[in-house]
Amino acid sequence: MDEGQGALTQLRAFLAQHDLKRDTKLPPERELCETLGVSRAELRKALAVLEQEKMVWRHVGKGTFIGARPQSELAKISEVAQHSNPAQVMRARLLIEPEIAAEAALHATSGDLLEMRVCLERSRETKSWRQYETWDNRLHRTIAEATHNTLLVALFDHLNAVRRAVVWGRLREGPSSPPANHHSFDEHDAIVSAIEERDSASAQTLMRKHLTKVESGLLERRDEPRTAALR
Amino acid sequence: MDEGQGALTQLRAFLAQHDLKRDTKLPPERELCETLGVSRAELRKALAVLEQEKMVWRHVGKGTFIGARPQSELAKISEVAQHSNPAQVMRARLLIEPEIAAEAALHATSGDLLEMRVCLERSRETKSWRQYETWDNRLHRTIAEATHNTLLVALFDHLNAVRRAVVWGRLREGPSSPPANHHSFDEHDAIVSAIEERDSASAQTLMRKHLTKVESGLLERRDEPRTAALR
DNA sequence: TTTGAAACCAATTCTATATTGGTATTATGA
DNA sequence: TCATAATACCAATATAGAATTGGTTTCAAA
Repeated sequence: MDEGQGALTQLRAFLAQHDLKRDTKLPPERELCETLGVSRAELRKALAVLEQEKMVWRHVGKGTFIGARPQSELAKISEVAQHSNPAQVMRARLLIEPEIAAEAALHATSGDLLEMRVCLERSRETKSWRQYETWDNRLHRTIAEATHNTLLVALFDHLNAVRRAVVWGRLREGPSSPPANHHSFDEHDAIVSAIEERDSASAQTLMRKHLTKVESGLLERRDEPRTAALR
Repeated sequence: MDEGQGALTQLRAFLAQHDLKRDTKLPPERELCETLGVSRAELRKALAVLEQEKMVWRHVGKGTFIGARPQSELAKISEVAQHSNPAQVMRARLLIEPEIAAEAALHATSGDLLEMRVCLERSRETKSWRQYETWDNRLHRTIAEATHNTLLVALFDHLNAVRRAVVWGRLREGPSSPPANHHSFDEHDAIVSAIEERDSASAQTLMRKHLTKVESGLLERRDEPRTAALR
């Protein structure tokens, strides 16, 4: 009879026989076409149909598997960055980091506090924006680590990686260093103090205010050329 | 003189001589200790100091590198999952998802709302926990998409991937389906309604309550064998 | 012209070996 | 006797090469 559809029906029967558990790897094409007694070209046509129906998925070097193709791997940083803008990144920080600060206040150890204090000192001593941002970064990450929640740290790193990708090449310029009365200094101090006092609510609020101020600083600088920095 | 510090000073000199570009791989310990004419134990003590100072970082099988350990290399899901437990994952959800819900209330389009309603309907019609969780997942992701912030969606996906990795193999069993009066149904309805009414604060609060209830459900099931599920 | 068999391609996996930081054990020397 | 160096061993990683596998081309036969 219908020779053209023969391979397809045989293949469907084959799949019905074997347990159709998802992610099951079925035999390589070269075997399967012999088993079913059809040519490889014909088998591949049938497989193409099943793939269209999302009954199976294939990949070179891996094989053919039952079920829908596993959802795309974790979107890559650069890809996310390309579909984001500084405002969105800032918004995400504003939602996430205050929560992290609040959680840090609940779980920070004396060791965490010590490291935060070191970051505060170092950031005040820096002689360039470049150095300042290094210590600022480390402070924020130490706060994340102070949650003692691996997942939260991972999410913070993800957020941070995207942020850096978005503002890539927008670093502050010139040999100038942060002025001694830079608003971030006192704000950082206040945040760390709140964490030290286990004042979760204050840590959250202070972090939110800090980021808001950073954001407004960004907007003010919008007109100045090549001076934007997200912090 | 101070033999104990000899290796350390020599090592610092070695680093000073060679270009101190970040991520430069320096010779393996077995070579380096011969070059510097010190024992490997002594060299390792010196390297430990430098690592403490975050001047270098080391890893078995890779080598020793100059600079701070790259926290990037976006920690792999499985790795994060291995260092997390269900309680930590739940905690992270409790901090992040309510914020996302609040943001969704500010930016959701009618299209987003429509898709949420579809998820609500489908989840009520499911005939197995497996199916229910599929639609529940989709609802939560739709809420994340409704923020129209690519970064937030990426963070949500990250969180979700880790969650699934942690509860791997803990899926609910049996052919039983969610009871019609399952608390999540009404809670989901309320959340979507709040988003629809652009009530950001309510969306946030309702999501927090929802997740809290899910968490308590988890704890209740703790004693029952093989029935834990994070939702 | 179509069909099927074979060859070829590129992505992936598999296998075995070599490196490398970390650790335990043994030998050496003061 | 004890600290230190030398050695051996371990587990994680890297590396190289062969084998596997889906995708594509070639070519001969019907």
